[in-house]
Amino acid sequence: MTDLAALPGISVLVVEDDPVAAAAHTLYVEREPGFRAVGTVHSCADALRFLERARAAGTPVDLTLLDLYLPDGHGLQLCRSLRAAGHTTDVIAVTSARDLAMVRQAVSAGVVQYLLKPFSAAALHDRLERYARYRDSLGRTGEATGQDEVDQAFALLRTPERSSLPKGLSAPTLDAVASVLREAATGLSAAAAGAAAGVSRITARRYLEHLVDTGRAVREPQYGSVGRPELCYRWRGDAPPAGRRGVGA
Amino acid sequence: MTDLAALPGISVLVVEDDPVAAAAHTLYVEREPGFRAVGTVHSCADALRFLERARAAGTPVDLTLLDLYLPDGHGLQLCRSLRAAGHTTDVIAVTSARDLAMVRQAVSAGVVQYLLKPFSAAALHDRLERYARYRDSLGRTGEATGQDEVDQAFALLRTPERSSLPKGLSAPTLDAVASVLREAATGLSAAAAGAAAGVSRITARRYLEHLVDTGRAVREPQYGSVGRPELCYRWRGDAPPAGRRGVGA
DNA sequence: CACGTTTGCGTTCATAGAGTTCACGGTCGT
DNA sequence: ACGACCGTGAACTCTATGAACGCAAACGTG
Repeated sequence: MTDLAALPGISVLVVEDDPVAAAAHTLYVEREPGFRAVGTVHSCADALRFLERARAAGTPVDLTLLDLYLPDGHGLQLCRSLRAAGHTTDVIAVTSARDLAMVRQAVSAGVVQYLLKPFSAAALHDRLERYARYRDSLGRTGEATGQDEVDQAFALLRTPERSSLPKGLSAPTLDAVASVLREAATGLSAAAAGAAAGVSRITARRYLEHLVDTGRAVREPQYGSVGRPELCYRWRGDAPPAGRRGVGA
Repeated sequence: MTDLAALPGISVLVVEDDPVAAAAHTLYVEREPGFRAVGTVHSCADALRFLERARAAGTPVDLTLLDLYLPDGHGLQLCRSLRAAGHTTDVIAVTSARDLAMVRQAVSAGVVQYLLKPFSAAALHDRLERYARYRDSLGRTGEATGQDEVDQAFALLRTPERSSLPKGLSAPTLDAVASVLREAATGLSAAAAGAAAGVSRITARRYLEHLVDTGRAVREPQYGSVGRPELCYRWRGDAPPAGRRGVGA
């Protein structure tokens, strides 16, 4: 029989308020071998309904990509509700909340991963691949031979990513620059960003360009004064780097 | 500043059916510096009652050592119930169930660790120490500068086997390097640490990296001068995460 | 409308420290 | 006493950074 449960792959539900982001996440999941995006919903209520229906149909959702800020409630509250309802879906929290207290609450609510928006496709790929391996390590045998095996599975779930940056760039500096840029709501020139982050204008520009390349920042010239226009870099809260170009002024 | 971090220790509730095991677990916890065993109960109902009362008293339980086989219900069911009730206790499952499906259910119910009985005192010690460091890493600052910080916290929670040092490292040298680093409030480069500890830069770096991996030290780049930035290692306990350097340019 | 002025971008290059590889010496087990 | 192994350090390669410099782009003036 060819019901959904028999289909190979890990079934994923995407819960995301913003339609653009939702589509992007779904696309990322679909592109991942061994994963199937079985649904995309935009609210807590819909998510719970979807999970209920899936379970009733005998095809429970394996993994949920859960945005924490939803129109009809908080994602962690949804998480608690579905635990209470006995759902066994694993949850990857996807949010722009950098509050560490939120991270702790997420852990205690039982999320297996916590991904900060905006994230690269590679970052999600890494999480999904790890999750797949976790599933694999637990799925093949019925009995654990020892603590080591259990530990191994847990480690798979939570070992950090191998973020491979382009040559010449380092993770701490990128964090510093990105953080400075995030703070400055009005936008920053390369020189100003450099001064704020404690690096030279050249280095700052390097990382700012990288942020633009990966879609995490935008760059627009600042006219008005004499001389070559100053480039103003601005943090971009969300919206993945899907082809968005050409608008001049 | 969260007052949770300011509390004298991490409060632990032991939920264990067997009185002998319960006493042993409680003893282990008490023996662990920085932890307080605040209660020992023997059933789901009592556990829930205890957590309710603790929360009402303004002293919520931080961590629960939870046996899964209890006289009046299953531990995971209790786990789900307390999630539904909004408790933020973290849970370490303690059970003799070697069933891998059970492990998966435990993960989806939101346990942070899964410890197979019987376990050694060292095994529990390792888990508790990691948990303490996890709390510390999340309690100190209000905002994460990047995904790395979140990942680090998750890794602390779930990476096993810190008991034995990695190959190529020796305890005396580690002690020497750690003590040198602890002395230097302002932070040390690998070369400086090596000189102070009487070992080569390479060896010093090896141990410093290990300290960073296990969360006992942080490293941050020093910008300002030409050439590759110098990495500055600091003992955990100070060092604001935002890279703020006055001496630039 | 053209040319000079002004300002900051973008690139090239030297540099200094990071990170890696490999060979040595000591120790432990057989 | 011999061999294997483990921790250490030296030499080397690579990488991330800032300084210098030329150039591009807009404004101001004739």
